[in-house]
Amino acid sequence: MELAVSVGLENAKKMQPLKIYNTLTRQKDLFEPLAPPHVGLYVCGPTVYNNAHLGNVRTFMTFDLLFRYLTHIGYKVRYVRNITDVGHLVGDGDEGEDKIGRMAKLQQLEPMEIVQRYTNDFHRVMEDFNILPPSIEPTATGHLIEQIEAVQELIAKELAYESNGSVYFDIDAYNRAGNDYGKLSGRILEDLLNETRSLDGQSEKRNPLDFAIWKNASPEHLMQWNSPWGRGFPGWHLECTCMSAKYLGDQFDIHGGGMDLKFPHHECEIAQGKGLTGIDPVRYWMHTNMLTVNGQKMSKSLGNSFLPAQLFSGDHELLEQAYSPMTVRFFMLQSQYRSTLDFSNDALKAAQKGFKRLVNGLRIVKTLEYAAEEDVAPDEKKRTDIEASLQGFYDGMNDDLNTSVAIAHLFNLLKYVNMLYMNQLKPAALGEALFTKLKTQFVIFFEDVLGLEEEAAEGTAVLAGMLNLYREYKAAQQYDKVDEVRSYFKNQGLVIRDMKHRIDWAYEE
RNA sequence: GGUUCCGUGGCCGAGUGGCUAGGCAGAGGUCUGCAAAACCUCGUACAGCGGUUCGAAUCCGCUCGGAACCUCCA
Repeated sequence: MELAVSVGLENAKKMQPLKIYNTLTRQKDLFEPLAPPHVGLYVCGPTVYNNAHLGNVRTFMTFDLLFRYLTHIGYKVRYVRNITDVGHLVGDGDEGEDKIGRMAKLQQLEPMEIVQRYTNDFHRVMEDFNILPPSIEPTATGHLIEQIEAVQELIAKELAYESNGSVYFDIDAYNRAGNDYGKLSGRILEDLLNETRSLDGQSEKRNPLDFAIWKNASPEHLMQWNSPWGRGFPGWHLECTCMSAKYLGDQFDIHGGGMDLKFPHHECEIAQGKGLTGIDPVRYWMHTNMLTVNGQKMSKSLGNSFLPAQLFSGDHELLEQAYSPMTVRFFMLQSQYRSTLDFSNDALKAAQKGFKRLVNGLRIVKTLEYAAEEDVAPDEKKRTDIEASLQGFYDGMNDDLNTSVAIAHLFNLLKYVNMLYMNQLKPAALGEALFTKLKTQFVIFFEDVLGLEEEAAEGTAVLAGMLNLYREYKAAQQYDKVDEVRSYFKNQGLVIRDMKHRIDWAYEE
């Protein structure tokens, strides 16, 4: 493993710099961290009032990939992903019920039981998809003091005002101070005003666009705390501002989340952060696109969302069969994170087959050994091609995490892995250095960077025994018996590979 | 209505001014007891119309179709 890591880093040093599409500048910007080799990464975590669905998974998988890749190319990443356990409201803006409180009433549980239940579920789902835990996973309720302090500070700076026990962020005041509310999402304040004006009639806000940073709680509201403004609870947008600032500083490198959080959530985070410190809190904003089903956004409210468990069991009207977590991970990785990705049986089935081929490649590559053979000439064309694909993988990743391109190169490498295995290509034709590089990099790309893993077959010792039987029957030309052994493997989703130079088993759907 | 984005071969999905993306499916071949697997070869696709250019899927305009955000969702 030491060798593998050093080969990876050596390669990483040679590569072009990483470019990231920055929502703020609307272009791919060269990634230059504030304090290399350290990188601060914040991602809006789930609101734990319900089971995580597949759309959520795509976002967290994307940032898992970023976390892995940054780490792989030598950065020391502090990855903060919060748990929203209060303040996220249902319905119209600042007037709705707390999502968690609502679910608690519905299920007749303590709000914190809801939080625990769905936090546990979330963690299980993350683990299923091989999504690494973040460095810090703060909760909103664990940072109430920071939030109350932030509210006080914003009031002191006259960027927020109290109204009936609630405190609102004053967008006009913020803009008068030379800021530009709306710059992230490209919203124009006047347009927004024209649309919202008709909505709330009797608002306690000075401006309909002002958003709550602290909310007054009615007596029946389940989650409430003491504050200088009476009993209440924190505003959703402020939570992320406080938690990111606390662990990553007033300004940090990357903030991520789903596209649907761009407005208003992230817009508000910028306003709060800039309001508090005078500097833009985030240098690179990254947004993942939506998962769609038949062209429509997968969402809880549209009722077209999939639960991971349904996928693993195949228990959903739109599914013809079950799909493993790694198949789904691979499926999602085959598209770039800024594209919408349509979820369908056909696409999933195709991904499953491609993934199986790669998994077989992974098994194989680990067993390959170099053998010097004197009469084998170097194959320059193949050498060049392999070098190009090894670099091509990095080039793809460096181009705003273009996993589509990276995986295409992994398939190119797979071809050579299979050729070496089948003895259609001699290791000596590549030379020991390139052979070793291919061998180690393939595993690194697959496991460390893409976060894919083998879903291992059971009882490999038994399988080895069965392969011996196969050999014996075949040598004795007892073809009926040979076929029986084949069936044995087939029943376990495996297939016998009967090659010129060896006999082995492999995964097959 | 405002803002933004998309329309690629049978399907999925990259590419964004000249160079084979890749996967799945399909056809032929090598290998093989027969298969399978693997490898080799094969598809001249870029919504439509017009324009810019030596050259456009890629830039510009229009038309058609679809989506997201603007209201809770990753």
